[in-house]
Formats: sequence, C-alpha cells, structure tokens
Amino acid sequence: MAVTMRQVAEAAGVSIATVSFVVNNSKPVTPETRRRIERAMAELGFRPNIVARALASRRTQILALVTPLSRLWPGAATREFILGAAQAAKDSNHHLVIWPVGNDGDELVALVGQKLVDGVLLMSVQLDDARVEALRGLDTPFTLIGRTRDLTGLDYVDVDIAASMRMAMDHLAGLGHRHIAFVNGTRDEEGVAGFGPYVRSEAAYRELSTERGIGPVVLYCRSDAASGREAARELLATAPSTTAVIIQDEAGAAGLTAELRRLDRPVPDDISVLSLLSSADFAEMCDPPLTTVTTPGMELGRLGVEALLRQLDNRPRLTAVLRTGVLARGGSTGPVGSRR
Amino acid sequence: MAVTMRQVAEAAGVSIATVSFVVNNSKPVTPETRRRIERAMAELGFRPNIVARALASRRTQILALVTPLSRLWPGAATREFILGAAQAAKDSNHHLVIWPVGNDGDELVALVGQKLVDGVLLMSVQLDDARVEALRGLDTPFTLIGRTRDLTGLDYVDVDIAASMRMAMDHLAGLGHRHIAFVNGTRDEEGVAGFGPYVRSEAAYRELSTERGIGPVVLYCRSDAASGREAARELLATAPSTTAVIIQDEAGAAGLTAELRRLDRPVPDDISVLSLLSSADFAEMCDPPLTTVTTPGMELGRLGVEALLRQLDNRPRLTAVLRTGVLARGGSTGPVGSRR
DNA sequence: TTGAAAGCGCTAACAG
DNA sequence: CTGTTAGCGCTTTCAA
Repeated sequence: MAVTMRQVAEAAGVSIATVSFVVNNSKPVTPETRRRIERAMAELGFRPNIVARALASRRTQILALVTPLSRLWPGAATREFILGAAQAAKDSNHHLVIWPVGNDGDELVALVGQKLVDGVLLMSVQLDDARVEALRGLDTPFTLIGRTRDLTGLDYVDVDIAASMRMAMDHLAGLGHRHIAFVNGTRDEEGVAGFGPYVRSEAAYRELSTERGIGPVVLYCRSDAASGREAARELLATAPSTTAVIIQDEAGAAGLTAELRRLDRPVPDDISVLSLLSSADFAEMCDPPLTTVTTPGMELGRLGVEALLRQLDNRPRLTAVLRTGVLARGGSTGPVGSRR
Repeated sequence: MAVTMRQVAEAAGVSIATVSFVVNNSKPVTPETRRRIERAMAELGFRPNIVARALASRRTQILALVTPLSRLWPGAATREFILGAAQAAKDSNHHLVIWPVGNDGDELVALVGQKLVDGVLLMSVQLDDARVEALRGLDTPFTLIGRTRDLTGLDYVDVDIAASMRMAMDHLAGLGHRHIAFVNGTRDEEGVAGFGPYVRSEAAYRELSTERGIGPVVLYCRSDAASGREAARELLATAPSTTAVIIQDEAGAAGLTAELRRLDRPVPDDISVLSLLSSADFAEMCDPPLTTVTTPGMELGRLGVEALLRQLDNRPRLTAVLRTGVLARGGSTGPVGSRR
C-alpha cells in the first residue's frame, strides 16, 4: 500500500495537518519542523494521493479536452493541439482528459456532471454549437477553441483567419501576382455556410480582393486529392488568367498542384499555390515545397489551457485570443513575365 | 451544489447504502425500492460523484496514455491512436488522460505515484525503454504500444511489421515486379539500430528478398521530402534496374515520387512506389494515388485499452497483439514491359 | 433485502 | 506555529 500522510505525520512526530501545510505550502511552518517532515516524506517515499486531495478540496486539477467524434477540421493540426494542451496542463500541475463526444450536448452534460474536471476546453467549435449551450447551463468553466456566433460572456482562442488570409495575399501580391484565386473547403454535411473557418476565410478573401481591385475568384473543394484536381480544371476553365491560388485544404492542395502540373501549368513555375492553415506535417511533405500558412496548433492548445486556468484561478481573463498562422515560404515565385 | 447520494436516500426514504446498491447494481434490491430510488434520482438529477467513488473504491476509472515529448514515430497516426484509445476508454466507462513525459522514467514514476490512474498505456515504446523498467517497479498495470527487447511478463499491442512488409512485397510481386528496393526510415538521434519498427521492417525485407531471390537493395531517408529526393537519386544510381520501391516514411515518399518524376521515371508508369505504414491522412493526399499500407491507428488505440482493461479486471489477458497494416491500392501497375 | 457505520486520504476551519 | 476535528461523497463490510 502507498504511504499516507498519517504515516508521515507519525514518523515526523507531528500532526497530519502540519504535514498537509508543508506539502501544500499553505501555512507557515517552523524551518525545523518542516525539515523533519520533509525528511520523513523522503524516507518513506510519500506521494500525496491526488484523488483524496481532490475530494477534500473540491479541485481535481483535471481539465477536459472535448473533441468531436467526426473529423471537423479536415486534416488539421489536431495532434499538435492535443499535445500542446496536455503540455500546458502538465506545466501547471494539471491533468488533461480527452473526451470524444457527439455534437449534441447531452453526453457532455453527463460527463461534466461526474465532477471529474474543473474546466472544459471545447475543440472545433461551430457557429451554432449545442455543446456550448449545454455548458452555459452548468457551473463548470469552459473555453472555446473556435468561435460561436454568440460570444457574450465566453472566452475563446482561435486562428485569426482574416489576418492569415491577408498574410497569404500580401505574400503573393508582393511577388507580383494580380490574379489570385481562392479555393475554399466545403463540407457536405452542413454546407459552406455552417463552418466558421470557411465562412470567415471566404469573407476575408472577398473583402481583400475587392479592396485591391482583384476580381474575386472562389472555387470549392472537398478534402481529398481528387476534388483538388477538379478545382484545378475548373480554375483553368473559368479563370485562365489566374497566376496564384490560395487553397484551404491539404489534400485538396496536393491534388490541385498535381493536376496543374499535368495540365502543363507547373507549380510554382507557372502558377503559385499557397496552402492556407495546413499542418506542419503537410508543409514538410509538399513537393515542390508549397508555401504554407501553418496553423499554430501547439500554441493554440497552450493558450486554450491558459485561458481556462485563468478563469479557474480568478485571474484576469483571456477573453478573445487570436493567433495568425505562420508563413513558410516554399518555392513560389512571381507570375510568369514579371520575373527578373 | 450538486445532488448527493444522501439527498437521494432521504427523498426515497431509504439508506444511502441502498442507493449505492442500485447505482452500481452491486446488490439485489426489491423492484419496488429500486423504483422509488430511481424516481428520486431522476427527479433530483442525481449524478454520482466520480471522485468520491474513486476514493472509496480505490478505482479511479482513469487510464493514462503516455506519449513521448518528441515525435517518435514520424508523421504517424498519433491522432488516430489517441482518439481510438479515448473512444475505447469511454466505451467502457473510463477516462483517458494524456501524459506527455520524457524518456527517463522518473517523471512517470512521480505521476503514477499520485494514484490518479488505474493503468498506463505506453506509446512509442523503444527497444530499450527506461519508462518500462520504471513501471515494472510499481504496482500499476501497464500495456505497451510497441515492443521492448525484453517482453517477459508484458502485454503489448503493435503493428505486425513483418506481415505488413510481406503484404507489400506480395502486392508488388503479384504485379510482376522482380526488383523491389526498400527505403527505410532513419533517425539521427539513435541510429537505425535503436528504433524497433525500422529494425524489424528492414529485417523482414531482407529475409523476404533473400527467400525470393531478389537481391536486397536498402536505402535510408530522413523524415522530409528532400531526403526522399536524395534517396531517389541514389536509387537510380546504384540500382537502376529497380521497378518498385517500398518506403517507410510519408514525407520521404512524397519527395521520392516527385524526384523520380523529375528524373523521367514517373510514378506509377515507370516505377511503382508503395508507402509502408503511413497514416490514413497521407493516403488520401497522395497524387498520383500511391499504394499504401496504412497503420491501423484507431484499432491499435482500442486494442491497447482493451488489453489494459483486461489486466485491470483480471480477465484473460491479451499478451501479444499484432495488427497488420491495411493495403490501399493506388495506381500501381506492373513493371514496364510486363503489361498487357 | 436493507441499514448502520467505519473508513478512503486529505483539506480546512477553528482552537490553542 | 501546530493540533483537533469535522467533513468531502461514496463503498463496503457486518448485522439486523
């Protein structure tokens, strides 16, 4: 059996309460007494039982990361996100549990009701998200990764898609491109309208193009290479003057690039392709090296945990955190004809 | 405050013990009494406090998934694995915590000492793994994902690399290929010798080639497209008669394919490429669709949890579970000249 | 079939 | 500064 506080107390000749004080640094203790206790702890190999502590203190030091059952953000940096969150949790003496739950809130309510976790991190939040409404009714603090339509009173961490899009367009414009198309992602289940990132990226693209007098060209593709190929053909058919394309899907980007090559419009020599909000893994796999704007998965995970812990500790809140993607230059060059 | 068992007991006019019996189905209870209690629970919205239960029963119903800090299996199906494990845990009323810890066992010992978890799942196990030795000294059950050199008394779940390699070679041989090369992964940190999957796949390849009278050709590449390109050049220089290549790295596969194309040996028309033990994400991103043998990440995660739970419940153990990768045909054809 | 009661190991008043 | 004590909410003998 594991060593308990009581045994430590006996060995050190003090009361169990005093041991608790030194373990948690919760009250002043004479250096001499402290030393005796620490010695006893070391000798006996004492490790506080975290479950007993949780029951007595009403603080489990456990956070939950709620992930959808379906892959919501296709091919995205989920792994990095999870690991970033787990790291951040550990760094502040917390544990992270993974809860894969459906999109209706009921299951989530049941889990939260178990009182296992102090707070909840909600991944892949949708514009209208039943899970959020469900959590609003409970008294467990939570933080969003992503954004709902109605954000009153909520804390969230998200990718700054508008800024990322601007970064992408600035990059391409800086290379001399004047005809920049956008291939947006799409998900049959809810249509383009429902998925926040898609909505926001398209809005940002349209706004920026108009602002710069670039006729907006928007196409769509699903999350596979074949769909990317289709987009390539459609692009050349409908907007042949295009010299650069921003695409928000990894698999789609791969297909698009390959098809452009097949159609004698090689990337990046003849047309530039930039993959928006892809994962780091993808970036290092592209060939030719595509320019990418990478989702900062780890950082978002860390920030999500940070925001949640602030709520739990009643520290100043982190209400609206946005992070721009990271630009990694591939082999993109300017449009044909404009090059030195 | 949340509803407690005591309140339910009062409302139903029974003792707290009886409530416990119906909640856990641990003792027979008169239908009539049971009904009263269930009614009270429903009306009050009672949810058992899992922490109190854990303290009293010495069973937390929490499992830990230990992941290395560094990416050990490059680009692999980590996400699927994590989600598979989380799902399986949930399906048997358990929780899964993620512990990103270093490779020395000390941190792990400290975490386990907290008595938060009933069992541990060790990911990315190395041939000589300090974490395993550390866990052997404790009394918390654990299961390996991967294998150590010394497996006595241990339960593990792993990819059957030999079988996967055989599947790959059979597939290619069936298409008529007689010159099949293998590009193994490599990791500078520990050399080829240290990483189990690399060791085993190479051994399997060599054995199978010898068996079939195919002179073995083995090259190495790191986990990036550039390294894959190098491998392509080296391959054509040293074994120009090669008609098919098996490569065990996703990024490397991308680079290899691209470089072969650039050198006028297009895939799959002129030479076949098969990506061994890659992730499902990768498979759907390849263009042209590469034939892949995919790591069954979800399934391994589920099986790991299953094996662990069996230990915990004293059910017949699952000591040595191996799963073969899943073959997904891409556009591979037979070698040039042998085609109809 | 049900109840009483003794913990599980620790925290947090409160008292001294 | 240290000790006493009453729980935290539930499980689990042991009796009734």
